[in-house]
Amino acid sequence: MLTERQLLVLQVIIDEFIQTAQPVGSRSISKKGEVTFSSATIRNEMADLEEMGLIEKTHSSSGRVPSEKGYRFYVDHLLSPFRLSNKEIHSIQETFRDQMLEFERVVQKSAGILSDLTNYTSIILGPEVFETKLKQLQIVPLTPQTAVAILVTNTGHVEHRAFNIPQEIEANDLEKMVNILNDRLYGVPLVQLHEKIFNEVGDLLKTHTRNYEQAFQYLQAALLNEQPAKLYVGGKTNILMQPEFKDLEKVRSLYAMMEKESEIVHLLRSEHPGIHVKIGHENEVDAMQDCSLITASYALGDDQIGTIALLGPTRMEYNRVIKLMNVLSSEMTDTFKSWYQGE
Amino acid sequence: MLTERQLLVLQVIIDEFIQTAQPVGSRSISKKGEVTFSSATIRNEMADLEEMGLIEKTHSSSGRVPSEKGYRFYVDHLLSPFRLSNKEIHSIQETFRDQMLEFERVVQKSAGILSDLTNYTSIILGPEVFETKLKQLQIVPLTPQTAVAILVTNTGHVEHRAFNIPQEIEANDLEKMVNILNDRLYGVPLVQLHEKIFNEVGDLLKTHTRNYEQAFQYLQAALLNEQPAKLYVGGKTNILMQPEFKDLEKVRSLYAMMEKESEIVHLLRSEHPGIHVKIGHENEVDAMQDCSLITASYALGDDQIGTIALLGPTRMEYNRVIKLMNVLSSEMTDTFKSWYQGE
DNA sequence: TTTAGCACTCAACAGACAAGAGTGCTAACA
DNA sequence: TGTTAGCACTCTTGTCTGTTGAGTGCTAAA
Repeated sequence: MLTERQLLVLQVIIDEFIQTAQPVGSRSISKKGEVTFSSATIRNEMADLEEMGLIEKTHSSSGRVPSEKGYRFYVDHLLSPFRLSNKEIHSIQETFRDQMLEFERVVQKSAGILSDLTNYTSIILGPEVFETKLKQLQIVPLTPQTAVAILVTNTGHVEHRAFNIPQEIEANDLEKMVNILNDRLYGVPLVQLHEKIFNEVGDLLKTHTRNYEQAFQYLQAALLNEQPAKLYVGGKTNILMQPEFKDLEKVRSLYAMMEKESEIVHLLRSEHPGIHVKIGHENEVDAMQDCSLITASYALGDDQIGTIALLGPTRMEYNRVIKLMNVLSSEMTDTFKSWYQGE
Repeated sequence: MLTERQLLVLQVIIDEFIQTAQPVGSRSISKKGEVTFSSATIRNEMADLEEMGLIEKTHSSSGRVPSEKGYRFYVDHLLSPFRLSNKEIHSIQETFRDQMLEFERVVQKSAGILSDLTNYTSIILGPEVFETKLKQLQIVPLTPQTAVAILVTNTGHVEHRAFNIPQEIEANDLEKMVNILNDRLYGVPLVQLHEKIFNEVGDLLKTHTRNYEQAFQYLQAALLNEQPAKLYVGGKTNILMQPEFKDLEKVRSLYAMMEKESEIVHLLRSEHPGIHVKIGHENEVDAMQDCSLITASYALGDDQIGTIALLGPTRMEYNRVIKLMNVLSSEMTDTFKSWYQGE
């Protein structure tokens, strides 16, 4: 167990290091206002803290630097409640004030403001579309051979996909089919679309349209094939400003990772609701072992979940950032809720 | 005017430097197969070339490096016709083989393949939507207060925008309005939509719908407000691999520039049809003064123009890259043309 | 228990030096 | 007259050395 004084010393070291990115020495600690002991005393405490693995030296006679374990302890026990400045609060409210009616815009803007306010890189996983419900399905013919299928959900989300009309199918049949589908599938969550069609609508379709098989396959390929969750990234270049990334090799591997969207989607999707902090090697991805990743979730309507994340060096302003993400995620949730209330 | 031999020396220097990124010395040139003179002779020629400003030294006793003027000369006069390898041709054809029916996919894939094959950064300016024609306009109500407006063009392009329905307007009116618009505006190029509505359709609408003014304003805001040209960027991280960008500061400014989409759109849009090469300071943007930008245009149907661009260091494989962009732009043009033929 | 003092360690910086690559110039050669 | 061999010179790069300063650990005194 840590003594009061050790807690204080640890706190000062981490706070200081987060500010300056420089190893902090005993003397500079002793000169701090809230510290009343001599540098020698502090050296003793530091030796103890080091023994516990909470801080490290970069070389035998350097000042101390927080270890990952130290950051973990800091995040778990030493986080002081943080007050955002008026300016920050203002700029968030400003962002959400103007009416935005589409997910994309809300999410995009949120990513922007988050990275701007933190100088880290924000990554937002767009809302899962699974639970959103079908509002309308439509097919607009472009040429005799091609058409575009459009799908609108109750959240205002629009998916579209162009496809070839197979020769065996007449425009007539296609239209009938769409009518039936609209009739039967209104309000069905997208995630159930597949089974619903097979179990309930399939037979009906067969009786009404010739060449049901082909037509249906095409439609399915056009619409249900892929709904890749979208990533919104803000402040990608902020990483370059951090002194820990003056090594190009690190930047390279980190950027390479960020280009693999599917991996990131997977990473973020697996998080549970609430705020989570992953420090350094707690991240499984190799390229992120010098980084911390903070994730928070936002809700949409009942339980729909998207994730907002912030990527920075392990030396992160945890308290500020966590506060910020709290505010933002609830702001997003509120915005979405307000849409639902009108329904 | 340059002698045969000077041309040869210049060619070898630039070819060599493009390969190695190292200053090339007289001795290494003399050892080349196609060169038959001694290093001393070459030194004399190099002195002349330097006097003409075509090559430079990095310091008083270093090998030579092409100057921007040298690259310019190289591009204008020394470009040997380049044969793509079978592998490259194959991978391009492969990309365009599978049926893609949407601009986005074609352009996206093109950007990908271009950056993959060159190891530079590709930037493609999506096709201008101005000349594309309205196919269908539609409004899907989401809640009593909100709806999403969808616009489909003859190219299969889909724009959508959610908006608030003002209380004064009844769903009925909105529907009427859409019907009228669809009826009258079918096949009208998007760029003419504005005036067409004002001049021809406005009166008709007024007589049929109450609260025409508001309804119309809303619809207009929803659909016509912005159609920002989309940028598709591929291989952003390739820049990091280039030895000339081991200086973080350069990378930073370059990346910062690339985040300003509007600026790039402006830059690319101003190009005339055909292939253009801008070397170093020929680029007006500060951050690009160590880069070369190669642009080519692609056509869509008659005269619609989009731009594909490639950003790399001035030390670029010009002949290969130019060939590649030629192939790609015509491949894109062909793809789009095939869509039109079916119409 | 705390602190002053001191010897020790190490990174960072600067200067010195050698090696190597490449040049310009001169003089000799075809 | 054009070409080339030879040589002195220049500049970068890497290595080594010594110095400085920040910071530590330990000991002994308060």
